[in-house]
Amino acid sequence: MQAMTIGTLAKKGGVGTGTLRYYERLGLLAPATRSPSGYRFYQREDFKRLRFIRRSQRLGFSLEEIGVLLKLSQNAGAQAADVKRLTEEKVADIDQRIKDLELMKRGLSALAQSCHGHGPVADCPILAALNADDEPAVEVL
Amino acid sequence: MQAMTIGTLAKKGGVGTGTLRYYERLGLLAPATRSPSGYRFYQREDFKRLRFIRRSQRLGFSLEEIGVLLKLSQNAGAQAADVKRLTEEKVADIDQRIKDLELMKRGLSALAQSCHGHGPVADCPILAALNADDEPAVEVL
DNA sequence: CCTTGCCCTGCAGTGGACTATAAGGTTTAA
DNA sequence: TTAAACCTTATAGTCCACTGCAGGGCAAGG
Repeated sequence: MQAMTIGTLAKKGGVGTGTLRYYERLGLLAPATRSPSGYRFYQREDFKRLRFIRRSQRLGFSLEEIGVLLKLSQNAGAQAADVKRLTEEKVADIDQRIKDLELMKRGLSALAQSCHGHGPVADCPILAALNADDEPAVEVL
Repeated sequence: MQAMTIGTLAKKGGVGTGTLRYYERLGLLAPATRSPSGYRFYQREDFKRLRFIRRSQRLGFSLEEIGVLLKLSQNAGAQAADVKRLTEEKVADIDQRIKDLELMKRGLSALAQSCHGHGPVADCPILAALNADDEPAVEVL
């Protein structure tokens, strides 16, 4: 029973104590026990759970989605297919965000290249495109 | 003088009336005149300005950045180089976001592929990677 | 004993771009 | 004339993942 207080787990997990209390409010991570004076006592299991949460976040899952993943991983009757589906949905989600950003980037790059970068703004083709009365020749616009 | 009320400009611009009032609070778009009863009267210029704002947004600029762009485009003494610099900074910014998302996507895709997608969660390699005690063989983790 | 550094709760604030609501005034068409 | 469809303001709420603060209590070292 190597119980830790909140500050220790926070340090080990690379988060703040407020974050741990926040996760607890969300139902993601709660210590099983408290000291008589009310201090949270976290176990090694809790560190693992926190690590799971942080890793999932780095993969792009929201805390709400992580809650679902945690429930699945606790539920012995759950199917691997459910986890795979969530993962694939997240891939699709991220892929769409990448596509949107690439569209923006192509538009911005084209505009940046069209501007020789000297002289008054009156001659700036970037502003000209943003102001144009007809549809500018920029994919995203 | 083809003055429009707020609802008309909102419809033409594809936004809600609340959005136009919000832009006004931010100092991005204010009608020059009001009716005696206080109704906003927008001109053709205001429609162009709104179009500039929406186009800039589609390119990834924040409303704050758009405020800068608008000021530059109003200021005859401003330099095209300033606009070009803002544009290039935004390209770099978006590029970084794309890279972050691609890292996530690679990790997620690898995990999704590692899962055959049937059986209980106990056999799910995705959850195994999130739970692993050693560093999982996933770039982003 | 006292100080320092933990910990507790509850509540408010952040950023960004809106969106909604309440409580009213105005304009337009039937 | 009256009802609908507009407009006004001010204020508050939304989402997300925290972060900060006030006003206390508790624990460990000297």
